[in-house]
Amino acid sequence: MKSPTRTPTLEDVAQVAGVSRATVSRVINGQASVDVALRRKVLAAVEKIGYRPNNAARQLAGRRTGTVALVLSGSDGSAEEVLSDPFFGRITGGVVKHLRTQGNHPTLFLADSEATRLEAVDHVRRGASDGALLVSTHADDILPGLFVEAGLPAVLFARPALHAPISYVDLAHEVGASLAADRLVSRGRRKVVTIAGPTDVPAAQDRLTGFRKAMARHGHPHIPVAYGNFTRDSGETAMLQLLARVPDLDGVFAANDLMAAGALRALRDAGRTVPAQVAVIGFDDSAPARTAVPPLTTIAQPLEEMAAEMSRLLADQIETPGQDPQCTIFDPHLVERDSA
Amino acid sequence: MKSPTRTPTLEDVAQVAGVSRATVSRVINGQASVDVALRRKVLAAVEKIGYRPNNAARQLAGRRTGTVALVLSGSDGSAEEVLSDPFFGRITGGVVKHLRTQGNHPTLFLADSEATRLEAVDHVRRGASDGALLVSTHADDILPGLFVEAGLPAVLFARPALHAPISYVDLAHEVGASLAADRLVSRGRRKVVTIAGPTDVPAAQDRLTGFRKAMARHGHPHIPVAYGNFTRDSGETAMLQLLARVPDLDGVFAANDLMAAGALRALRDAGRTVPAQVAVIGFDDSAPARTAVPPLTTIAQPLEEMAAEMSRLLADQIETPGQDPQCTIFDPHLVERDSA
DNA sequence: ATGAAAGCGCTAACAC
DNA sequence: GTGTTAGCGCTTTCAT
Repeated sequence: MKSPTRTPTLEDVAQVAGVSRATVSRVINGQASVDVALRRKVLAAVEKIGYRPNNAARQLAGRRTGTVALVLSGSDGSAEEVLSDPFFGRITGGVVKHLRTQGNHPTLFLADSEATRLEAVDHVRRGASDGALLVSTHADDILPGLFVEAGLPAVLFARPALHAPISYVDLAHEVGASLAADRLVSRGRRKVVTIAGPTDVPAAQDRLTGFRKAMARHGHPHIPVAYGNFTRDSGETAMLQLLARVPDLDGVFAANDLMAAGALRALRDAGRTVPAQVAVIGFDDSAPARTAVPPLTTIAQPLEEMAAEMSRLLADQIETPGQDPQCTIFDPHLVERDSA
Repeated sequence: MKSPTRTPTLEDVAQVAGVSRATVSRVINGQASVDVALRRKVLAAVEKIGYRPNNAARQLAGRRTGTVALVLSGSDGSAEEVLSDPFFGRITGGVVKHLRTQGNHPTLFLADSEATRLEAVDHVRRGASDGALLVSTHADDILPGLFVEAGLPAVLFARPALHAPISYVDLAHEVGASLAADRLVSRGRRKVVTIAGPTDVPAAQDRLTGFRKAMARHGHPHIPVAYGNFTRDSGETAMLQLLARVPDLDGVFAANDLMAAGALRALRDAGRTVPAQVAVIGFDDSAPARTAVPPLTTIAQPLEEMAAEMSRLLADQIETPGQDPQCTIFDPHLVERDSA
């Protein structure tokens, strides 16, 4: 039986329950001051006619949308890869899970071009979402600036390259890198090199700096470095360069797992065994780290918790606009596997 | 300078441009019948005061939300893993990319419990989204039924286990399995076995059936089978069983890449070389297939295209409600790598 | 071609 | 404690 009847409104419920719209509204919104008898009548009426509050009407009358823009942008601008990347996956999962405890949900944006970035901002401007969660792995992102300018609630994953008065969560990258250094040294490595990420990415910078500092503390002031761009191939290339420059190297710290995996490949092709001859440590504890041969020892970020914190900071900001930016820094930990 | 002024409305634009709200509305919505001079005035005013149409108001006045619920549910109910799975990632990417060509965006739902499933339905019921895209890998999903019952626009990825009058896109799984069979046979394999997925998942059924049929055509009416649940570990276990039952096996078709990867591990531990002694073929062309050692020959689904088609079918349904369900079946293709 | 006005469904003052 | 009422910002007849 297909009933072409208009979907029921507050008014309908009021009619059926024999009360006013206001009363129904109060019941729906769980306000205290409603007589128990009436409340039950209303609830019964709601049940009976299958009433659901209309979202648009609610918003228009001054409530939240219950929606948050989740804006993802990878370094390479390729949309499909972003979402297949467990890094974004874990963050997204964490966001969804935390938001829904508040009855909210993320609307997904892939910011892979100027146009799509503007779309995301526009979406929030129109009030289609209450605010935005910005997760980007490239340096030159204009998004934070746009949101700040527009005075729209937004929280970043990772400190922005261009300083801006905006809330964010981040990892203590230097601490992570020093964990790697300590491990390498404690494994008896003396000829250690590193594969760094792009110099314009703050996280890459911090990891390199942290690693150098820690190695210096261990008595190794000079660490040969080659740069990659966080891809497997770039890691392989970097490893090749390093091998040429430092033939007798015995330890490698790569700024992410993908590059570490690339290094593994180069090492294997060069006939070096891991970890016997060369110890390798990655960063991120991503899926490739687990499936690498041998499995990678790596530095893990608590991505889900960080995602939850982002959501929390954003909710805060939506709740109380005009606050000062806040940031939360999380500690990484070492995941011991076979490669080092 | 932070200006605490109320965000501009249609009315404001009208005032500035010296026309009526109606005219502004017409310009905003690109209606033909507006004098060029006025149109320009309006546009100028819009530009000047930075006007953006309010979403809620628009919806309330009878338009679409511009949002679609994307409901993901993995077989195991674990939220984080779902989003780290490239399978869902590619689909999500495809959905985002296609939707945005229409100015729409997906709102993400993880349907990992009864409650979260109902939330997703509710979301659409309240008109917070215009319809839903349902992507589930488990068999007993009640979601399709809920949407059908509620008369809400929805499109499925994959044919539902429980038949329901609902649109979906799917793969010609049997064709895919026969591709695998042909390959194995053409590689000279005579003692072929298969690792199947859960019997209650239609896709798993079809892959098994298709494989058996194809092998029968090649003169092998009986194919030993072990069942897994699409995880790596279950694939390893299944392979072990098969190895015990058919010690001289020389070819394996696994119903997905993860199980194939598990099989690879079991094979290696058993001292068998791949592909020399045993050829292995997976299904899905997922990331693990590429990184497996050796890289897996596998059957690929055009996930992004399928995702786009889902979006298209849904848009259709939203546009013209009350249509008959439609479905589109896509053809898989063989991806040749080293394992077979 | 343009304007006036009637809602869309809900919330929140404000009265009773 | 409950009802009345005035919007929220927009689209859309309906006149003009």
